[in-house]
Amino acid sequence: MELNRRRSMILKAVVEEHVRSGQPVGSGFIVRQYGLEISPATVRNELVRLEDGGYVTQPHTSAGRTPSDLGYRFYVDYLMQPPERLPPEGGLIGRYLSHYGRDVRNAVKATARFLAEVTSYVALVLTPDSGGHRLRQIHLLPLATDQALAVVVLAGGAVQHRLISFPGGMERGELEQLSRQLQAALAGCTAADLPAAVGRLWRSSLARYGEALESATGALRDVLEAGQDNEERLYLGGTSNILNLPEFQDVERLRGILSLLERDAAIFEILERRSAEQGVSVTIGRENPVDEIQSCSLVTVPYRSSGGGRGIIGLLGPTRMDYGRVVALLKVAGQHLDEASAG
Amino acid sequence: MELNRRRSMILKAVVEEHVRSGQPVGSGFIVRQYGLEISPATVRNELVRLEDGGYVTQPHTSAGRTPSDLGYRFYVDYLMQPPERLPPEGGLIGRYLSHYGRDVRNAVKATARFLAEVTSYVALVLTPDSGGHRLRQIHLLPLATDQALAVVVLAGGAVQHRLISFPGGMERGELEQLSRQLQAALAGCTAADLPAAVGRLWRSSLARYGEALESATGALRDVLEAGQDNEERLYLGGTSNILNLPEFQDVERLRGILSLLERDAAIFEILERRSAEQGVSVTIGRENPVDEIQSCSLVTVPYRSSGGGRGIIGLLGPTRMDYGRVVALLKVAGQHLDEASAG
DNA sequence: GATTAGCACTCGGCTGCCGAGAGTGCCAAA
DNA sequence: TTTGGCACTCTCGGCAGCCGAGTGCTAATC
Repeated sequence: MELNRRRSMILKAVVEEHVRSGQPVGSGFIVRQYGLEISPATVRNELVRLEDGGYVTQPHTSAGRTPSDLGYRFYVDYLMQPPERLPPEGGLIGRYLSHYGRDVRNAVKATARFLAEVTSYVALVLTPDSGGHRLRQIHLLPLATDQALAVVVLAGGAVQHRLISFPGGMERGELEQLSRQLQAALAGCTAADLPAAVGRLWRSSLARYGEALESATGALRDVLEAGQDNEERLYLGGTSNILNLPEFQDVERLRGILSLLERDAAIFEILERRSAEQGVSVTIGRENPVDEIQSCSLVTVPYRSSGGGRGIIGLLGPTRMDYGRVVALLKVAGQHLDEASAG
Repeated sequence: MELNRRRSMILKAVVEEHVRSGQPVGSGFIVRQYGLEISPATVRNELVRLEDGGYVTQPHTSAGRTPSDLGYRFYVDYLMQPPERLPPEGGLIGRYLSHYGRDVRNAVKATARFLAEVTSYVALVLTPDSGGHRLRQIHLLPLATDQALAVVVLAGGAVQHRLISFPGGMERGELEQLSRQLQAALAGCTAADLPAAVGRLWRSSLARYGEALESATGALRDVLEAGQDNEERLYLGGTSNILNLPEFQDVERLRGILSLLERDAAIFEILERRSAEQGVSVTIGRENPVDEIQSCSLVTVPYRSSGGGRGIIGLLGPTRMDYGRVVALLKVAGQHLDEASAG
């Protein structure tokens, strides 16, 4: 169905009024509020067409109209205008972030908390990944004769450590030598390169270190493959905000959403899948791949950290959401994060 | 008021039946179910006494009785019998934990997940603190000419790292020397000893390192004082379980509890305050210091890790809780954690 | 004095009914 | 194509009546 100019206007009115009030929107109201030069009866006729097209629905016969997912989709794609000015809270994000300097990870978390606070929605973020998990440095620090700490520094600046042990024990000097030679041989490795590099090590004189070499390279593989532990990259802010939203007063629905939000792996996957996209992306209601949030909309924006790592930041709220404001806020937040980590 | 034998029996019946069914318990039911040799009328008389004493309440005139917080308290202190056998799931805890070996932190988390799973309540745990935050080792690893990574190993085995920088730059050899000398001078330090030790360093030949010495000791102070970041010690499992409990179908109450569970600092304080206690401790309803959980009971048990660190593990559920089972489970879990970290 | 049978009473929950109000769908006229 | 008019539909709150569970009280009994 075509949406001519007038019909679009009416859809826009339904969406914006419904977002504002939460109530179904009636024909009379649209005429009054928007000062249209047509009668309620005409509006009603148009509403019937919009309903035929699936853009609006009627909760019951004698109620006003409510936007459907499709209606919101059309609104987001064609009707929504960015707020004339940035919402005032948008300006605060920059100030917020300036405290964190190079600490991208915490800057991202702070941004999430902030966005959750001002929107009353749930903020979902992935802190930057380790940028390809390229090894920059590896050090083995002696802890006991049969134990050492492997400290791994990745190209993106992330640091991780693993405990390694070699029951046979090892001289301190030997360990230092092994450490230096590993560093020399493996710097720049990615998870893909590692097997070949390790193979070379075993054919070299380092093979005499046996179990120590084995556990050190094992720890390294562990770090490079997992990178920063994915679960650790995920952060949620304002989870309890959804309890205040009128559309989630139903405990059944809440149960679904909250238990989804607890399953870090599921959330991670949802976000990860979107971090490849360009710019702000919006999924509305049933467009979401996961059942539990099919009464929600998810708005996300990816960002890049200086180390080349990618992350994503998003807001999850009811489909009845002020899309204009949320999109504007996320755009600003994304830009700030790009700059913060670039500068 | 005295609680004679018969009255205690009746209170016990009210508690156990109410825990089972969730409904107020009537006089007739008690007589039928427990095969007492007295009539419902007698039971009613006793119930009036129990109500006068504050042990039970009546939701409305023509309803049965419900235990009050005081009633549960009396039950827990005097009437509750440990389940004849350990609940079968108790035996599983040991097997669960055996996978984790020395990794106490993850063993604790796994235990929490397990307990949340089998009880349908919320598990709250603090992983062990760093046992007094005594410094075992410090290493400075060069990252760039003006940057290094300070890796700090605490006595309990916890490892942390901080980025330090010295805009003036520094030779690699110098850094290594500084690292070795710091290690020699500061091993064994606690937060309390540190200022004096650092003072000595500044009066020694190390003073020539200037800003590098300053930022290294600063990082160390940071680690020793904060120890393991407190927020990082906290772990919650099964938060969404409470959505399934019949007593929390009320969104108002849920809001309170869930937003409390989001405030890590508050939860941390509640747990931290209890970790000094000996053995299992139970607080019921209004005995809890925090408003939001005054319709809940919190059962906790502290444990000690091999490094001397203390932690605590607990379950939060409705006051209408099977205290016998929960206490038994937590006892077992606490013992296993003590052993796991001792062995 | 403790216990019990009997009975009136209270209260919550459920059902059905009614009227008000909002908003529609449809029709005939402009 | 638009509009005014009007009957219709549906929700919602309030109210009354009924049922059942369980009580509190009293007088009789052990």
